[in-house]
Amino acid sequence: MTTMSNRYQPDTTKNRPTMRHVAALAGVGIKTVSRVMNDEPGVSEETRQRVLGASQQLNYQLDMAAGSLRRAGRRTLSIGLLLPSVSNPFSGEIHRALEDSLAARGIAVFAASLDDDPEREKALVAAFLGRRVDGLVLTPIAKSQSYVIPEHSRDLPMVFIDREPVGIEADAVVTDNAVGSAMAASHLIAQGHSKLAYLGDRTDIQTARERRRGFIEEVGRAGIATSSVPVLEGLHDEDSARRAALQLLTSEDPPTAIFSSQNLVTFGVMRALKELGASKRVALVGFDDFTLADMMEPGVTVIAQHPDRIGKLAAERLLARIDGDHGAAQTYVVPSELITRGSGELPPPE
Amino acid sequence: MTTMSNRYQPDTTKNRPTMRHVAALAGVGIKTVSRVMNDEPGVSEETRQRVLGASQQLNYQLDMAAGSLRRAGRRTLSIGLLLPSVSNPFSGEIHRALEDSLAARGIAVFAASLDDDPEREKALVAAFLGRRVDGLVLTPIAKSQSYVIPEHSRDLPMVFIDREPVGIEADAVVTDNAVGSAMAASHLIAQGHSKLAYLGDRTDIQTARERRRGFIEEVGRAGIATSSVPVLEGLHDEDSARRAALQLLTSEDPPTAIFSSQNLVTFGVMRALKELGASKRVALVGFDDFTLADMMEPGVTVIAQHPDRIGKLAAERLLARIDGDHGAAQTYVVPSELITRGSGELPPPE
DNA sequence: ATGATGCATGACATCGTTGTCAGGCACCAG
DNA sequence: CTGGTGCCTGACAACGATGTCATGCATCAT
Repeated sequence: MTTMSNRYQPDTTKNRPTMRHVAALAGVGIKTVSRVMNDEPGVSEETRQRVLGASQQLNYQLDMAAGSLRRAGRRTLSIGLLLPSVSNPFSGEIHRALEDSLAARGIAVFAASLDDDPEREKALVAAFLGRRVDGLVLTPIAKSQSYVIPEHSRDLPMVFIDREPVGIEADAVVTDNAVGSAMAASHLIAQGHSKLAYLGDRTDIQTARERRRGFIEEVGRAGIATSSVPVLEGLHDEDSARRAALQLLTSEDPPTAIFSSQNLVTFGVMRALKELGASKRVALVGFDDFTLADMMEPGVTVIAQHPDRIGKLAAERLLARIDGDHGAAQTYVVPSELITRGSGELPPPE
Repeated sequence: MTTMSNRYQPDTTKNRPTMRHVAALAGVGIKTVSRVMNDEPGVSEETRQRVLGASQQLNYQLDMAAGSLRRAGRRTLSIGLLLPSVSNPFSGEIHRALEDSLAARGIAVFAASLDDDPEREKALVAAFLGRRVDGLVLTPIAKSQSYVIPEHSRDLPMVFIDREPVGIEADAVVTDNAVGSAMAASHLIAQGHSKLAYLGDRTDIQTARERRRGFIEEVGRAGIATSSVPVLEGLHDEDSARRAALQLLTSEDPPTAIFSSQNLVTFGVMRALKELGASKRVALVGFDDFTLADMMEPGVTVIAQHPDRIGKLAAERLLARIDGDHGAAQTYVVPSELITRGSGELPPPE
């Protein structure tokens, strides 16, 4: 008997209360509870207080998922964010800026790491779509993003960051990679260097190609034979960059200035220079700023990106699309910035 | 007339297809579509193929939210993660390790930044609860976490990281702050130092208090008068730490060795030492490892935490709880590690 | 031939909420 | 007193899926 009564009594401790529970306790209909929870008009102050009291007593919390199922527009107030890796500081700053802009609208962010894996990109997009996100912000890595065309044409807001998408016309927010790299070249040339070298990331990465292009083109514009400039690519981690730099610097006719296209490559070059005791002899400009760059000996001159601005702009575009902006897709370019700290201002040996 | 027919025709382009659409196209009932989409048995191979074909043709995707509404257990396959800031590298690594462990189970992660704001902590927890997450991983910052007791007693899986919760018994995964700091003290003392100093973060942060306690207790154990050890606290950013260190180092009887309790404090101390040209004269051990610590001059000796292990362990505990582990709450301690790089091995002036 | 068994299938209620709509009541003007 | 006008309120269907259950059909042992 006891067992039976237990079985049929609602277990207030374990079961999450629903609107029905609140309505019963407050002695009103569930629609009235709904109105109160959503701050809709048309509820007398007295009823409102009674409902609020009951909901607090039961520790009730609205179920957004159930709500958005029925609600017009079907907003879930969540978006998906795909980054190279959430542990990458550059990505982290973009993420933070995005979050700040979206939090003001009560939008939560699903974040996930891609690890340069095209398959993961597709799987994660699918996972987000299954959760009915209101929008997507992603760093494309797959060869083509045409797989999201069906969603895009269903008006799912979508903004690509860092790299432009291929095979689909959609908004993108990117750094001015080529211009920044050209700045690096012209800066080094202005210091009197003519023996430059380029150390870069894997060429299947769009931004790496852009940086090389910008650098080399500027070298050419300055009247230096581009064929004389060593271009070492495919460097994706610190150690491969270190070894490449060591080889380059101990070669017959070593460069007097180096441009490294990415953080890890810059670190590798710094290591090589330190090992050779050449830190104050060979000029270095790196793409991407990093913590403590100014504390190195000498300070490291960089082309800084502005992840905060990228994140903020991406959020703005996404929100505009969510709010119904149907204008043509556009690419927004965030300028990079030369920050001089010493390593890039070392003159060539006379 | 045209307008009317438009209004009543389902717009295949804009409207997301549902199971009903797939069922209609395949000529089956929607329950059969449900079975196919969920890989449930009891569907003939022929029917299965027809359904799969229809679903691909329509680009159909299951709506997880609607599903978990009815489904037993009500799993949403998403969890909420609350971090000091997603742009903080330490947090980023925890996040990444968590993600990796959870991704294997198809669980997506909502991430949000706390910014040391107790109000935000509560608001964000509420936001996650409203989205019916299957679990919560959080860095507590509010004075007490008793506000989640109702959820906790409803068996919402919950793991605290970095700091232990107050006012509630729940799982926690933390670094061995006191032991690590004691290691720092004993290491410096072993180098012959007796004039030590402690520079720490705000005392309302639990881990900062633990680190001070561990450090000071070890100093006492070594027979040094703890009252002789300067304790400068409330340092929450680089510049306040830098100024505190400058003042300390230019005082009448400056310490010969410094322990800094946190990254930003360490950076501030490094700056001060550099400004005074004392980098190779005053010993320094910092709590928390950081990128390029080995590239400094001298390399910076640190007590390294293991964010990856914290994240992985937190994920394991969370999954265990999700899988129904009802054992008593427990605190898991991840040991820290002394990494010697030079700055901590500088001897005192004879 | 007959009833039992098993498989494939779909009708229907349901999850927790919101949109729609109609009903009840108080109030006011005529 | 009557009809109109608002304001509150709740019954009910619906959102897109899954759990339950009944049904139809083929197969099989008796």
